[in-house]
Formats: sequence, structure tokens, C-alpha cells
Amino acid sequence: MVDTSFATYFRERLLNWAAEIERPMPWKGEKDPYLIWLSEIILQQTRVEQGMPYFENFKRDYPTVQALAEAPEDEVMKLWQGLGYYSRARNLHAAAKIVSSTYEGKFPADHRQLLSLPGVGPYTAAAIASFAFALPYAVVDGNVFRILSRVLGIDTPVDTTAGKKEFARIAQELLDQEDPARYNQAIMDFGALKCVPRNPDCERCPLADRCIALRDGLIDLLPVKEKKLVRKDRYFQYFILQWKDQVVIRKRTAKDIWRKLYEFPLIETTGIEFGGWAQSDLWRELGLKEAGELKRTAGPFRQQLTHQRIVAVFREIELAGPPSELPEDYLVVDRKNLAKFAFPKLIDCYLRDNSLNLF
DNA sequence: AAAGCGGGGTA
DNA sequence: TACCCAGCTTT
Repeated sequence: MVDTSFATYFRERLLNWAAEIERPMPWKGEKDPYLIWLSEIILQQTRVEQGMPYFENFKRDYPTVQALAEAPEDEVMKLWQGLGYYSRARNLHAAAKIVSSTYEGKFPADHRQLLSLPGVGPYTAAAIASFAFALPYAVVDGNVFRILSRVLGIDTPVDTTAGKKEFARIAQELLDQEDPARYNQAIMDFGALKCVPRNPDCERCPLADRCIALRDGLIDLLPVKEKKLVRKDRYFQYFILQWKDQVVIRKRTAKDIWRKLYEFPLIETTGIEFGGWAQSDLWRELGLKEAGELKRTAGPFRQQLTHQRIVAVFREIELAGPPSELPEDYLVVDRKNLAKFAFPKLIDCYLRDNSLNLF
């Protein structure tokens, strides 16, 4: 249980601080639940500056949830291109369809129903409930974990079930019931501007006089995370199979990175041994008797993802004519239409480098 | 409970 | 390089 007098102190200092600062954002003070939801999905694990242009683009192309629901999935993926965590785009589209049909285009003013939408978890449900409907649900995001663990000196790992539960309970107790939206906005602004991950501004912190971590010299040790990142290396060889102005691409459908984005035919190897590709099964699957004539190899390109390091080369190959077999998910497109498809950053970089003069 | 999922900013 | 960001879903 959080001490009542501490809760009062915390709220008051936080709200007073927030009243003094400015942090303009396109969705701040927004009342349309659709736009609030849209901004929250975009901002999941994404810094505000990075998400801002995407919010504007989605708002422009899909002014209403119905417009988004009616859009083709590939179009939504294309607009999301470059933002990462593409399941967000897929869930965004799916949720738009649900709201459009089941809820007649209106987001439910109910925390539990919000939580049931695909892509809406505890944080996002609380954000929509408070910002759109003034309901008393405290947001718990990375900022909140950091602030509460420091001020209260809690070393329970935040990336465990017990940690999530404990911090959620405390956050809910601290919430200002009078104006949940203002409070939620304030605590996230505070985490983003004042109680930042490294070198926080403790000298001018309104909570410094009661901050346990500051008193005990634990600022750099909190919050505690238990799991450490494991990173794996992957080696991709992409084949740009061309004849005239036609090129083969395919949609990624497996449960893997970049699902529902497009790429070129791919051979993945377990190591840097990039030879032997001419004998790959890929050519047989495409109904090609031989690998074709290699015109150029570009790369290696590297991309660092959170959990994977990708090393990729791009081999440009001239075919005499179209492949006789195109497996499911493969398609032939005109070179000038490539820009209509959503590609991972890695491939987008390659395409830009070559400014579409593939040969 | 643990793993998987992007891309970019910062120290 | 390592960590973090207005986290969620699947296994």
C-alpha cells in the first residue's frame, strides 16, 4: 500500500511540474478516440519524434476508423513501412475492422472491451480509457516503471509478472481520480523529460526530497531488468531476378521478422558462406533449369535489429524469360511499381542505393 | 514464464 | 556497444 500522504505529495508535485512545461504533440488534447487509439498504437516502443510523421500520414489517409477498415492491407503495411514492429500495423487494421463493424465505428468507452481489441494491451487500454473517456485507469509504460522504481526505491524486476503486477497496483493507487488524463499525460512527460533513463535531472527534480533512489545512490541501478538480450546472427542472400523490366518479389508470410512485408527471393544460410547458391533448391522451385547469369553482387548490407543482426548480399541476375513456376506468395512486378510494396528497411536501403537502376 | 517482434536515438 | 523507447502476442 502506498502511504496516502505520499500519494498526495506525488500527485501534487507531478501535476505542478507538468503545468510548467511544454511538450506539444499532434494528439495532445485530442478527443477523438480513433485518433487517440491510432497515436497510442504508433507510439508503442517508439519514441514520439519517430512516430509523429506516421501519425500525420495515417490521419491524412484514413481520417476515420471506417476509412482505415476499408483500406487494403498492403496499403496499410506500405504506410507503416519503416516504423518497425509490423504486427502493430496488422493488428491496427484488424481492430479497425472490428470497431467499424461490431461497434458501429465508435470505440467502446469500456476498459475491458478496449483490452479485447487486437494490439491493445494494458497500457493502450488505459491510455484510451483515460484520454478519450476520462476513465480512471493508470498507464504503466517504460516511463512509469522508471519513475516509480526510483522514487519508491523498488528493485522488483519490471520485466516479470510479479513486477508488472506490483507496479500496476502502485500506479493505480497514485492515479489522480479527478483528472486521470491529465495525470497520465503528466507522468509520461515527466519520464520523458525529467526522470530519463540516463543522467536524469535530479538537481532540479520536484520529487528529489522524497526520492529513495536519489537518497541511496540507486538512480543508475533502477529500474531492475532481469532478462538480458540475446542476439542472433542471420545471413541472407537476396536474388533480384530480372528480365526486361520485370522482377520477382515475394511476400513474407512465416512467423518471423517482417511478416507481410515484401522481399526478393531469398536463400538463408547459417553462416557467412555465401557460395554455392547456384545449386540451391530455389531455382527448381521457380521452375528454372539453372541459376541464370549473375550480373552484379551488392553488399554485404548489415542491419541491426533488437534481437537479430542481419547480413545480406543482393545478387542481380538476368533471366532469359519469366520463371515457369511461381510458388504461392511470389509475384512478378514491373520495376517501376516496386515502390508500391512495403519492404523492410534493409531492402529499401538497397533499392535506394541503386535508385532502381538494378543493372 | 519466456520468447519474438524493428528501427532509431543516445551515452 | 548497450540500453531504451507512450508494449503486445504467442508459445
